[in-house]
Amino acid sequence: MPLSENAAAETPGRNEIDILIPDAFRDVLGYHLRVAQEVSFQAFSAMLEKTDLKPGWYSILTILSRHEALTPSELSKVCGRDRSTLTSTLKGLAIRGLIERRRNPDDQRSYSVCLTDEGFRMQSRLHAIAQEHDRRLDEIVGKDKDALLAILTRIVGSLGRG
Amino acid sequence: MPLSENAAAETPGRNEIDILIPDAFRDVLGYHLRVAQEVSFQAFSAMLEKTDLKPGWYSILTILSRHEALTPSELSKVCGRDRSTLTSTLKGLAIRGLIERRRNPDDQRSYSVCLTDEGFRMQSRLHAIAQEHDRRLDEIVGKDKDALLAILTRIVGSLGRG
DNA sequence: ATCAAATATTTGGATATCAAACTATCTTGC
DNA sequence: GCAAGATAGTTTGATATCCAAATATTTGAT
Repeated sequence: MPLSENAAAETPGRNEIDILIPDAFRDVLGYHLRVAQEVSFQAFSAMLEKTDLKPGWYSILTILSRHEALTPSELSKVCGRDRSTLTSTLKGLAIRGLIERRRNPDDQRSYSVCLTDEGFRMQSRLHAIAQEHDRRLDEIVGKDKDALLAILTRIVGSLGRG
Repeated sequence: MPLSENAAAETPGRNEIDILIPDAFRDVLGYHLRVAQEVSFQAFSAMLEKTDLKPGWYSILTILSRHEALTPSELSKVCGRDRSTLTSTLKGLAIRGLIERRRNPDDQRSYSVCLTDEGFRMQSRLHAIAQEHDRRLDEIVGKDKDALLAILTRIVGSLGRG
């Protein structure tokens, strides 16, 4: 089969990484970051595939498991999503009985969200899977983990949410 | 500054990172990866805000700028997206005159995509902005850049697209 | 009382993604 | 040749995000 020289997709000997990170992006940090996060998230999602759990629940349930009770607005600040974004997620969690809404007696507009017993159980299951996933990452990253965490934290700190 | 153990949202003196990366995820690599990529992508998007360029064009245009001509299927493999995902992006690029479609004389089903002169110009503009963004990242990452690239590449290689 | 601020929801819109159905065309096997 | 199956690209449908603006309700301050 005749191949033109620069048709990478057809070049023999290319491996997975070559395909996911084409030459043009060889030293483009942002691109690597994106692809790495993508495969990581997909791996995590795949581990959840056969459960009744959703990836998006992990951060919410975990934050709630550490907080006793938060209003949607507070939760929004902590997890860095718009309040309106949380509404549907919270609805889903409420329907499944994983969270409870407690009206604030001092403010009729407001209510607090907290985990039910079932919610805590779900959080545990999710946490176990997340741990398993992270152990996989730890293995890949090896001794550089702390350095990596430090760098990523620096990126978040410097770029903020602007 | 005194920090209560588990009431992060209400504790005074918390900074941006504390908010974007709550305590519960302090050493969860996957979470850091996600947030870091998120702020990085948002920073890049913000730089494009006042242009007529879209973040999603960057990879497509850049790959095309290196390849003379690719079919949508080949492009799909190179950039790791489903063929159907590309259709609408390519449509947008074609409407704006950034790409040209050349029917394959040997196969009427197929066509090749290649950049127009205008497409090359757009790629250059995007590339310049991407470089600027990446320089920002480089500054944050500092001398650890190569190590970081190596780790991210390892993650992509190990977790693949499975 | 009124009016501004705050709380949460709804609605609308923008992205991106994949999978499956569909059309048109090509290739194979007979 | 021609029917059957493979392939290329598109369309459609579903999911998952996300945010911003408009809305209703309530609160609090004047």
